Amino acid sequence: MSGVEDSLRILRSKGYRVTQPRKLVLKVLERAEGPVSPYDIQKILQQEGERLNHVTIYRILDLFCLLNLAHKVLLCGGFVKCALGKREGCHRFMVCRQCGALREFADKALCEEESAIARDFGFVAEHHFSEFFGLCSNCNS
Amino acid sequence: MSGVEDSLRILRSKGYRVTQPRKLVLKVLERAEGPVSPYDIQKILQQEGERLNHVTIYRILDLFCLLNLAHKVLLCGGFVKCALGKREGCHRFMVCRQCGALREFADKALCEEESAIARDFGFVAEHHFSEFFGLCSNCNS
DNA sequence: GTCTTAATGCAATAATATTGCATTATTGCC
DNA sequence: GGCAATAATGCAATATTATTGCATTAAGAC
Ligand SMILES: [Mn+2]
Ligand SMILES: [Mn+2]
Ligand SMILES: [Zn+2]
Ligand SMILES: [Zn+2]
Repeated sequence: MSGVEDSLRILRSKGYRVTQPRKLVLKVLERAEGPVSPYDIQKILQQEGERLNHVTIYRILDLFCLLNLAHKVLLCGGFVKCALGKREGCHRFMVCRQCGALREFADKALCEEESAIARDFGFVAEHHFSEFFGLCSNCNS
Repeated sequence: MSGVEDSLRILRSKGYRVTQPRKLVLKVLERAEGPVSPYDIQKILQQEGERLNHVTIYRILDLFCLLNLAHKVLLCGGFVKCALGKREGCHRFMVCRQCGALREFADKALCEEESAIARDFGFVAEHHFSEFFGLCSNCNS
């Protein structure tokens, strides 16, 4: 569940078309160091001589998020390519405040604990979002 | 750490002025059922015959967040009045997808576990954000 | 290649956010 | 209470981000 090819496979398997714009956005997400906004993506592509309408980029990102091929990072509003498989539970992020590095992770135990906390309030948690902000291994040593 | 008065006290104690606009925004946050955006706040006040410039509202919300008198709910972009004290650790939310009800909570154990997870990746987590999305006690029965 | 239609592009518009500077109102002090 | 200092606000202009409807294009099936 990582490379661009996998994502294209998933698109196809769900009946979505594999289009040039979708491939371009996927490539940008793949190579991006950190989260990128729709307009970031447009600029990056422009620098490579490619042109995409921003509306198209919005719609593509919507779809990718729907299919869990990408995620919106709530802390910054940017988008990242999903790096994990489907079986691992909720996908979350650690973001380095120094270098911007972003790491996706998943943790079943954390999901459990969060569901339990919610239950204590009579709340049924269907989705768990969490993001950590701090210093990555490179920046804290 | 709840009423409007407490917030005003904190403002004063940190050397900020207690102004009419700040009181108005606090009142709106206090009464709001769920998260409200800057423009929501402006509209609500308008309906009560009060007028506030949106720039002012943005600046006030920035300040409130800085002082932890309010929080931005990442899932929806709206703002809520902080309902908890300072000692309880990270402040988090459960949002009902049905009625929009929002509940702030804090959980030391969760903080611990999250820090441990981060540590396993060599990451030093300074802030933890999390939000649950699901059904509140009213809506899931 | 042709056909079908999902996907894209475009134009217009809406909504949200930011900046610099003039004006106002809060606070501390007399 | 009045006055001065200045933090806070309002305003205008602008920038950025997001959404909608419809015409056009190109992906996939045959
Ligand atoms: Mn993921
Ligand atoms: Mn709080
Ligand atoms: Zn780093
Ligand atoms: Zn509910």
